[in-house]
Amino acid sequence: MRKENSSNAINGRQLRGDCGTAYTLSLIGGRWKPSILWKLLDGRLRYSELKKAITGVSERVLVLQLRELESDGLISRIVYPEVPPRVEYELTTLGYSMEALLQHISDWGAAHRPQEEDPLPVAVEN
Amino acid sequence: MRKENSSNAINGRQLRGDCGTAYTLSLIGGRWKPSILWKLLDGRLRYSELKKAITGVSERVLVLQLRELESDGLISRIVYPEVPPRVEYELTTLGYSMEALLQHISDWGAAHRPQEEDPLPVAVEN
DNA sequence: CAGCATCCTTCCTGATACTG
DNA sequence: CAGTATCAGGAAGGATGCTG
Repeated sequence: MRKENSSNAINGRQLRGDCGTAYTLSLIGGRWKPSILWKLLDGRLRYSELKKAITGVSERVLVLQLRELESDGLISRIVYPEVPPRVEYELTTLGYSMEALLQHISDWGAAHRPQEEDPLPVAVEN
Repeated sequence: MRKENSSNAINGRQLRGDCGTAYTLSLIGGRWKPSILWKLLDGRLRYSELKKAITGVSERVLVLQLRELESDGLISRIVYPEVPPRVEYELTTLGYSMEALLQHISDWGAAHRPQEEDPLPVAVEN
């Protein structure tokens, strides 16, 4: 039972309506969503492949985030009527339209995050 | 009392270490952070101005998010030793380096979010 | 295989009152 | 003015067992 008129929800909706930034972040804001999108950029994957590729995510959460991505129109869910069941996930056109944005976000992070220590084992003489 | 080795925290740290995407999102992921950064792009603002400019945020949360932005190096906090007190917040170089990224995120959202005429499902949850 | 259902924990956010 | 303290609620994420 969700409280649809909690201040929290109201604030959320308002922000999302306000600017595109909040809307975009609400789509990729889930903890695992970037990872999922990232994997799917290389092509469609089935559920078990995703689960294996994204280490640490529980089934419940993975399914939840997939469902959200689906209802937000970023991915599509393809069910094969077979036994045993087989489901594949694929980016939609909208999903692929995020590629440049994801790349941008990733690049910024890679460029600006504090690197604790260069993990490069190669001796860089300078 | 924080659980530093909960699965939750471990996953968070791991993701942040993994790719730049998660790191970037952890910086701007707070609900109000994009708004704060957005306002500060126009120049430094003092606390009360921010509070007024960002409607709906409570003092506690505003301060928390400001502190996080500060410790992440995106903004700097300038205290004037006066009576009455006076504090201003300003983007750092790192903060300003996000401008293009924020614009990109905002643009994507503005371009792709469902329009009013297409009434989006109003959180059907029963 | 691809998931649901259930229960639980943690984290995030907020309201309100008070202070240097 | 610019916060802090306290109390609270809800949302997100997680562990585990079970099913078509």
